[in-house]
Amino acid sequence: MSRSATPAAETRARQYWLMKSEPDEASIDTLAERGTLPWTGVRNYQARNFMRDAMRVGDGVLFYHSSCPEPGIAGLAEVCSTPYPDPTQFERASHYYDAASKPEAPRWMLVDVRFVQKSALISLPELRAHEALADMVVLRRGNRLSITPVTPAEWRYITTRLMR
DNA sequence: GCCAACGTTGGC
DNA sequence: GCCAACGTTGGC
Repeated sequence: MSRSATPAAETRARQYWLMKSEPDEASIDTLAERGTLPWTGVRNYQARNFMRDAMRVGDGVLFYHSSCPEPGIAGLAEVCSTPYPDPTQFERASHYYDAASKPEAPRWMLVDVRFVQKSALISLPELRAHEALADMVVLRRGNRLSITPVTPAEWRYITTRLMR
């Protein structure tokens, strides 16, 4: 490859993620109404690290409804900001308040997410029924991570074959 | 409401 | 550094 064809340092192939949200707090309809949402409330280091260190603007997001009568993928979104401190960690009245986190050294970082489309719900049992998705991180036994990576093959399969 | 699985905390 | 106790997640 010639040097002139080398892309700018910051660019890389688009990556893909699955992000869980409790629809009581923020559903795909909430995102559709507001256009964008700050992904507040993540208080797990691994999930935080994905937002802080790995996500890039433009990455694809499977928007997943969790802790609800019908868990599953409810639509598509896109990462639309670089990481910044989750403001709720400093709000005393917030459920997500973290007294140990100081503004000069914020513990919890988030990104904003932009609405792309709503889809017919792809339920958890349906996801589990597809051999092509057998290795999805979110489907692993005991998985509780609210943000998980999705492979390009999984993304392609879900968005082109399961989404309506 | 139950409970399996996992992360975090804190005593030692 | 170990590990028991505790808290949380999230499907059912």
